[in-house]
Amino acid sequence: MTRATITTTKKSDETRTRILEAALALFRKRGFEKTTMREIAQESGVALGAAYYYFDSKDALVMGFYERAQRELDPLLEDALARTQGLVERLRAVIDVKFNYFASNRKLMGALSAHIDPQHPLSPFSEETRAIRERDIGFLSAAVDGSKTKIPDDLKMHLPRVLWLYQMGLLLFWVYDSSSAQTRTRQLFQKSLSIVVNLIRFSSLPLMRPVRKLATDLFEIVYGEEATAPEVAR
Amino acid sequence: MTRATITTTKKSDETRTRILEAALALFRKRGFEKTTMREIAQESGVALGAAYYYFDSKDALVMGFYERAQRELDPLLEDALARTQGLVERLRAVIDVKFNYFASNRKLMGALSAHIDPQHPLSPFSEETRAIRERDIGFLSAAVDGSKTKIPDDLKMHLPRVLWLYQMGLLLFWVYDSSSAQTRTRQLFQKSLSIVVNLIRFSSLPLMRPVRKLATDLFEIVYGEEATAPEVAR
DNA sequence: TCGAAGAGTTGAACATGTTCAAATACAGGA
DNA sequence: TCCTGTATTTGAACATGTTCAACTCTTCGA
Repeated sequence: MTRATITTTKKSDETRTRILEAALALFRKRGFEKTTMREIAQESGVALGAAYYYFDSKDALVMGFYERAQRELDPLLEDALARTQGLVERLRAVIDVKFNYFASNRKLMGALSAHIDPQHPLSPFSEETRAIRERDIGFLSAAVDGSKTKIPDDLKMHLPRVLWLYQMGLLLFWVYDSSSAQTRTRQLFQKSLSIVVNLIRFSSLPLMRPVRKLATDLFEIVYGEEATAPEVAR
Repeated sequence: MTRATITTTKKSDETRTRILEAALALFRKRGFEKTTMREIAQESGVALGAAYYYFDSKDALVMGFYERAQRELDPLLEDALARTQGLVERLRAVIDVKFNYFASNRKLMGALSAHIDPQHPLSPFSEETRAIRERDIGFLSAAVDGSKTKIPDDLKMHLPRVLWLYQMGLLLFWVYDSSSAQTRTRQLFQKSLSIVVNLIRFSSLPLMRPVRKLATDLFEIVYGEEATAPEVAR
């Protein structure tokens, strides 16, 4: 945890932002790996050590980006939910907000979201990103709840997490989508979303209870006791 | 490409193996990140430079591990297919071979398979790992073909890749499974496999053609023109 | 047997992420 | 205004992946 998080004076806040800004600009221009901390420091007009005073590591700069994104995304997501009704539209709206927000940083995202190891701080599954993840899952939860579509209790419990995974898959595909203007992702989103929603509707039929049992058993195994199991440290 | 790949004298081969061996031992003992190239060199009794003569980079050592694994796995997989009949058993056998083979290196795998970026050489989706991947997909293809289960043509084309993805998901889950003796993975494997196979059987019914169309459309988008689209270089 | 070409080996040098002790700026109380 | 403690800033120092020019050893043709 950086000091700046605790005491937040005007000037130091400015410097912090300046560093983050410079870092992101450089990341976008020449990629994460290729950018050096010395460049970042120079570009933002501080000494190397100062960069480390504000950000514990190069990775921490990325966390800074994530956190800011979450902050800025928040009202946009609220709005998306406020202006939509049906399940499909709500899900589409929520996910679209993200595509749009990250559009200018798509390439950058590639360098960042490259980690899948839950131990790695920047992983979407890590302890460090938990807060962001949970908040995000909350929006998907709200998307479901706010719609007219009735979801059986056994499904309801897991649905938000599953949808979050779905969304992450889409974003991941998008980040590495080399088709022009990411048309492939667009198509995939379009088609898969309608399948997903139909699947939800279909499996919600009372008759489908046994099928739901199969699925929820899996979810139970995969998500097990979230928030328990402190994960081996190293 | 290392010289050693071209001219392969007896002695140099030995040295190469010694270095790889030392590296893997150290990786297992203290993890990939924590292990330094200097340690590896020292442990294998060569100078730092020599390690780089045989392996282009620290990552290349991991590639060496992958390649060896593929070589050693090959006959085991052949055998697994030779001794099984039904689709379920064949798939289980093939995947089990991998669990067993990698069991002693499970922790290590975590440090390695942590990349998802197709640009990263060590990613399971990278150009560099393509040969290994294709071979692997081949075994899944054989697992399907050799069984009695009839698969409609539209599905058949994509099934191996989808199964490969399924298998990768399982392995990934396993690598990071912190439940004792990886019981969770075991359960997940058990239950999911039967669901997967039932899904295949069910969707193969002539009546299900429209449903298959939905799925294959997705596959088409995701796998697009494999082997085409040379992916932007950097 | 000799010598040259190439294989194999060496450790210094470099780039870059990170740490840290020391220097400086600044706020608030005496 | 001056002093003190805290916040901020600095650049040298360090660890580690990687490169490289120079050196040694092996092989093989004459």
